[in-house]
Amino acid sequence: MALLIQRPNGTEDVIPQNIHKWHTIEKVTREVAEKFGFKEIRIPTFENTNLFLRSVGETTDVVQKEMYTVMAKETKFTLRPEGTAGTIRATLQNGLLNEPMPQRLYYILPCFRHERPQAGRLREFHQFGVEMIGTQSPVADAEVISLAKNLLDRLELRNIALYINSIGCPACRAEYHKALKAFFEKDKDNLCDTCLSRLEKNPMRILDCKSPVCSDIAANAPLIIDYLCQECSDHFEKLKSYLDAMNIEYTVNPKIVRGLDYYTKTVFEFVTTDIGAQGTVCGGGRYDGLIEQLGGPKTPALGFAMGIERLILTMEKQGCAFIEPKKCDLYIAPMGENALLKTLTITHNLREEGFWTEYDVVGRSLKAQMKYADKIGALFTMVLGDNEINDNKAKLRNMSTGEEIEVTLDENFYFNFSNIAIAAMFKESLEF
RNA sequence: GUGGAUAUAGCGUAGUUGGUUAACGCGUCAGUUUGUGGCACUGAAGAUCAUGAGUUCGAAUCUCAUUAUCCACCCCA
Repeated sequence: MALLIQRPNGTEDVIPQNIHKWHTIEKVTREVAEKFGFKEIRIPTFENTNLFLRSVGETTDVVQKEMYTVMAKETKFTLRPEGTAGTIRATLQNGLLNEPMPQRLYYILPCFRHERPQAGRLREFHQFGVEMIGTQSPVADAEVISLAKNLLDRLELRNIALYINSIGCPACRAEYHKALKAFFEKDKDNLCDTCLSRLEKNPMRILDCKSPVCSDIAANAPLIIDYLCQECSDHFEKLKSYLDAMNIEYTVNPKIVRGLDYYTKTVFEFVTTDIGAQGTVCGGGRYDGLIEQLGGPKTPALGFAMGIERLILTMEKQGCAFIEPKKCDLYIAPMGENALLKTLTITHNLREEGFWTEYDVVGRSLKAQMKYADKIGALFTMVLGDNEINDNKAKLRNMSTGEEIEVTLDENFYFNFSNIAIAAMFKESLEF
């Protein structure tokens, strides 16, 4: 269609037919997060650009070429490309570090990155994220990973592999960089162009390169795990033992290199192959230096983010169940003005009782009304005409069985209807 | 930012070597008389064939450009 103005590239509309999928994710994530003691935080959609420069890192792709930045009255603002930076900023600014430690925070929010859209990648996407602030213990790492795992299980997702790695602290990483550089220096002439530039800036990225030549060379590259200092190494070993104890399967993947600069020690990803090339459904890790870097006290922390659109894609692909959308409880078809007046009263009272109640607001024929009631999936219908008004009695029709039940249109109606509706729903779920 | 593919009613498609009012299914709305849905039948609304140029007597169909979408690279959720 030649619509005058279309939605921006890489954005999505969620129409009513699909909203229950989002409600499912939102409900389950909230429940799981709160079960683990996490509290929701809400932060602005845009932040001072410097926040992301300082946290995500000036050399990262996210900052260099993917941020939506505007200049407003001499200040640069950026639509958040991820949730951690703003969340940490908010904890510092609101003095949350003075609350009982560790702070456990979660959020569900839109993020923005200017990339070329593809399967599982949007310019506006939504993250469910979790941050645990104020603990350096490896149990915290295990706790956060198990939260993610718990959530994926609750959504009934399958075939999602957990990869973990440690990228060390600044001290051991510096050692490792030296060793890596020396290693790739030998094959300098064979590396692809991007990797050549990575050699100087961030040699760890070469490990991630998909080019067959580079990955061939990288196959024998030194591994960060062999360069970890005692503390980082102990941390990683303990994490593994805790994951074992919790029966969480994982694979140590020394090639996981997260693309945000703030990560230290533990990094992890949950990856599926079911939704195309962008299969990372959850990514996270520890960021022990970030809070200090943003001007706060030296405080260890960690977290992860999940891509909600990717979760939904995977659930659709795997045929996972979503929460059933609610149905209309009662549709009333009034015939004539008297009946309409009665309908208005009944509808009002039923809604007070919590029932989804509808009636004709178009002026359609009875038959058309019945069709409409059928289409919206109404559980019951009730026709009101002069006969019913005079007798003070009407028939409730169960739309799935066709069975009709006579009810009186007095004060008892609401109580009776509620019993009938509950009985019908109970019966239906039994049959199911 | 770089490739490749695609663009016909709300959705899914047909449209054969360019030839009169662009077709079909689903969906929407209305009807098939008397106060009742699901089935069936009938009818209606809904498309300047993504946009703009060009070739031609004539273009949804050929050419070019633009835009958008999809997939992949890259990167990440």
